[in-house]
Amino acid sequence: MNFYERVYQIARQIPRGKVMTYGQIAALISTPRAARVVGFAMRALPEKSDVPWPRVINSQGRISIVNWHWTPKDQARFLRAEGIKVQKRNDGFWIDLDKYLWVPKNRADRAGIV
DNA sequence: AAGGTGACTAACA
DNA sequence: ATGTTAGCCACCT
Repeated sequence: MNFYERVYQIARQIPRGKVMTYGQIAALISTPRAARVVGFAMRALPEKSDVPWPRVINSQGRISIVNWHWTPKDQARFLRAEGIKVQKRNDGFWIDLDKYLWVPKNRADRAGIV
């Protein structure tokens, strides 16, 4: 199974109403430095996918999507539909990570990210 | 096979 | 505090 597949696998485990960051997922798979690759994997996703990609955001809790299928607005709508409070700040959208960040505890990810 | 490319990050200025 | 710079690493040419 390649890197992308593992990214998708983890992304699929994010519960409804929760989010994860790129770096977090990268750290879970291999190195915390591979955050960009996680983003790359998301970008490679087909328009129609069972992967809840909108639940993946950057470390600042903001939506930073550059995709021609979907816009940040679409992502914000998706998250709000799950009950997540997405606040608009000027140009971008912002989410309270303290509240919505999902930290898997059933795995070896341990080392307190919180 | 080598170099370029990012839905990222953390460190600097 | 906000804007820039430089590492990062799997994938594509």
